Amino acid sequence: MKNSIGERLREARENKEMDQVTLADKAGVVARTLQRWEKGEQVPDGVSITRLAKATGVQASWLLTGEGDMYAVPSRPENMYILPGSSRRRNRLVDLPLISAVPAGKVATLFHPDYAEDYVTVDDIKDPQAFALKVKGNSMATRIEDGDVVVVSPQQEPRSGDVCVVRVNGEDTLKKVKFEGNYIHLIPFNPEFDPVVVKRREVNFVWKVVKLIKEL
Amino acid sequence: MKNSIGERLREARENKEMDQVTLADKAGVVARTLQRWEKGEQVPDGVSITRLAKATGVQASWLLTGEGDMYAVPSRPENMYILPGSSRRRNRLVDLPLISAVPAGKVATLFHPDYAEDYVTVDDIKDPQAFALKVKGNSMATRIEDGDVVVVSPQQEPRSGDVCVVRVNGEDTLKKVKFEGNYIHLIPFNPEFDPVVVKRREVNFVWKVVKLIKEL
DNA sequence: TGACAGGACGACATAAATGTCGTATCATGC
DNA sequence: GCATGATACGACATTTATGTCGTCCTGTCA
Repeated sequence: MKNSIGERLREARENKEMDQVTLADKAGVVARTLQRWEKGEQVPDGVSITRLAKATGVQASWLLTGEGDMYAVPSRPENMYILPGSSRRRNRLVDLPLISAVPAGKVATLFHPDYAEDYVTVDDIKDPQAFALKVKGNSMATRIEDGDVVVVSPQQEPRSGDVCVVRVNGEDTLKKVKFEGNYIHLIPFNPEFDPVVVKRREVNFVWKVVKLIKEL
Repeated sequence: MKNSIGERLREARENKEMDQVTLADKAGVVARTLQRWEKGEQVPDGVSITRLAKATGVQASWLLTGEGDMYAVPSRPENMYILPGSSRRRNRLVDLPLISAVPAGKVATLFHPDYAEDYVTVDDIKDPQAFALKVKGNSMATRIEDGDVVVVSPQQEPRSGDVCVVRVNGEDTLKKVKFEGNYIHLIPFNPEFDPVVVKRREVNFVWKVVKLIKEL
């Protein structure tokens, strides 16, 4: 294998039985320049290389690096296959509004474009009221941390042990819940935070968190 | 398809999530020069193009001409599409193959349909070699647990502090990595597991994990 | 031998790319 | 608000590539 662009360029030209003037002309330069390229005294720019490759019929990448095939392979190899495209499967994809705080009022208002900071697309969410929430605070660290995105599904019935978005007396928190009679235990993952017990009547809503998306 | 070297160069750099200074440095020029290339004000020479292709992981011929594959082996057809309906935003959605174990051999094999157990649709993943992996084991608990899905981006350069999929002597693990000279520290989140130090030469690959999806 | 094509190369002016410095913009985090 | 990082870009000096001459060399062929 030739170890410089110049040597490869010369080989490519001679394989084509082309003289310097002809090739230089096709590359848009004068013969003297081509000589300097072949000698390695100077380096052709990208546009010239593209023209040289086309004029000599060799692959641009080979001309540059010396790696790969000098000439393009005429037919595709057998071991090529087509990847399974979107036609293979069709999950239900949903655009969910991404919000950073649950506003007062009804769930419906969440879908007002004014509240949505962004949109997140996810698979397999059937709840038409589902939305995405950007987490604030670290009470659920290290499992769920500040800045993570959770998908909330208000339609689903929360059970003990589920992670939920809970509004207590107007305050929103993300906690693991445990139902006991008229009381609900709000249990943070982070051991630095203490569990809280609240009365059911103080709770505005408990919405189940079904998915966590964390950018690393 | 991008129609100038500059635009393709910028796309290649952004796919790698590399800043101008870093790439310019790897190409042996200053950032100002790289800017002029990306803007199309000037044309890089052949040697620079070779370095740019190597640093960004794209094929030199694609960088030059825009023809052929952008990345070498795992040529991917159009499994990117725009979600109809939401006119507000136009994120790039990608179908990633979901696998449960990284097979031996090259990255390309990942895209063989036999390996894909399912497909996951995600936003904002630019790396065409990215794939989704179902996590086994609990060494990263409680942050990442058995059964969670992580998105792996082999194109991105792993840095100290990143969570990565690491293959050491044929064994695959998910750990936080720390680079120190010829050694790599593999740090589990779970305090019940102990950190491991391995030599770089024992490591087959280190692939950055960029997203975590957890079903709750 | 002479004529000629293809190539090689030196010298110099011009054109283009690059480096260096300064400044501006924009988004982000504190 | 302020600092910070990434990007953008103008201005100028410096370096490098190119064009345009000219000359020389070496085959080949009539």
